[in-house]
Amino acid sequence: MAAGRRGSAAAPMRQAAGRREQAAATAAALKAAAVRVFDERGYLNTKITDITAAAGRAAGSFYNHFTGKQQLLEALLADMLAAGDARVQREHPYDHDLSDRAQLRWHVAGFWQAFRDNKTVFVAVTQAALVDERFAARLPELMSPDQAAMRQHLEYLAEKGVRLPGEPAAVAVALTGMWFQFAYQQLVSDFMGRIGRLSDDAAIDLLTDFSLRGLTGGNDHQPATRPARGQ
Amino acid sequence: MAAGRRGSAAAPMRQAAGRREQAAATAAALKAAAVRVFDERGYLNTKITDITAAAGRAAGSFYNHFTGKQQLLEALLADMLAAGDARVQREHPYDHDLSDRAQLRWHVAGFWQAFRDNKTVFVAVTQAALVDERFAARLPELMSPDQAAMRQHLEYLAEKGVRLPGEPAAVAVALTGMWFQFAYQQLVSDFMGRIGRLSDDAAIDLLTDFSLRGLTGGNDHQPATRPARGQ
DNA sequence: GTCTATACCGGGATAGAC
DNA sequence: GTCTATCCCGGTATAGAC
Repeated sequence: MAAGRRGSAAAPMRQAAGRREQAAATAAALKAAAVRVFDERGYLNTKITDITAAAGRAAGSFYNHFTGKQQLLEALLADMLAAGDARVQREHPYDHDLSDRAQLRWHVAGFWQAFRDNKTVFVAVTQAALVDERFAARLPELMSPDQAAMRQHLEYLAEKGVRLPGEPAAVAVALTGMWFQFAYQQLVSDFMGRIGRLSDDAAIDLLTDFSLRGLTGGNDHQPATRPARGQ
Repeated sequence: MAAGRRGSAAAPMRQAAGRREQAAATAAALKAAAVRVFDERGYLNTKITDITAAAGRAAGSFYNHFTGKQQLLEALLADMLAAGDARVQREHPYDHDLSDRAQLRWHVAGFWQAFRDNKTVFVAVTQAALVDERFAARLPELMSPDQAAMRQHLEYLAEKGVRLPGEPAAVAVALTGMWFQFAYQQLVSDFMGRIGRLSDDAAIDLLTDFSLRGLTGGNDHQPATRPARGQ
């Protein structure tokens, strides 16, 4: 508590590192701390000082790395999108027929996992968009890759003769909307949660079956209630 | 700009009214102004002074009627819920079988209309919940009447032998989630909107057909693509 | 009850020593 | 690059005249 030497207690190992690594390390520490704090309090309720405190740095230090809270969030968003792209490149090799339950389930499961992994950033960006034009403008970037891909798959289905409940683009919105909202309610929101909270597998199965029926009318394949866990 | 007589320009007719009516009138004016301003800027970006300015009243006057922004919002919410209850009492007489397309569509249409009528308050409450514990706690009240009713109807379906894609409670969450998200994207959000923006009728039809298929598997009734406008 | 004027405070952002 | 200390602004909420 005495006003003696300070600054080294938080991170002794920083002593030896060069300025460059120092900066990178602090920036990373701030980002990591921000994720933690956003998760607890929510983006909008978080003050700059909450972040620096959680990172064990001084308040003023923040501005050596970011111009403000939103810029930090943009950095987090960029990281997330980069990781997401990499994942798709890696694991999205085969052609799609969403009227096939296994393939549809693979899609749903991928979405679910991505949402779960990134929910803090996801929610923070959503919150930021409510207040900040700039983020509102960037939201499509977040959603539309999914939605655009989905639309293409649906157009393919339509060509194949499946009678969708509406235009592919609109159906894509309804479909991804349901997924998103369901994931949000299951994984994020506390309220209304205790009724109907499911395991990940059960949730994915429900979305898969619901989606399959909605898209195909349920006539094209086996009844949706089969176990089908091994896909 | 001169410091002459003021206060009467905004509402000359107020002169004659008693204190009581005065107060009621001002409170109402503030609420109405708030709705307008929330709609433009969003709840979170709105300052008390924005509301008073829009209502043509002085800033300090606000606190004669409300303790703060949230209390005003609570008043709006109460009004809305009261109106909603009245509507259900009035128009919800007959028994439900959601596997019947006409009845299902009636439900969807009712939801859609309620959302459209109240979207400003709806969105404001959602925003408030992000920042304010108190509102987060009240959100279930907003959603759960729909969801609880829906769950009952689904349980009824299940008893009737319809094979739902999951537990009634969970399916209710997915279903109302899809409706809500779709309505939000169609009626509120600007981004991602230009693709797939539909007329009200088309949107309701899409949700109806998607829901019907999802619930029943599409086997219990006529193909979903029929016009069926007259319900 | 409504108005104007202002006290007050949280918190973002900067200055300058180390 | 990091720290402490501080400035300063926007905005809420109150005081007090009419």
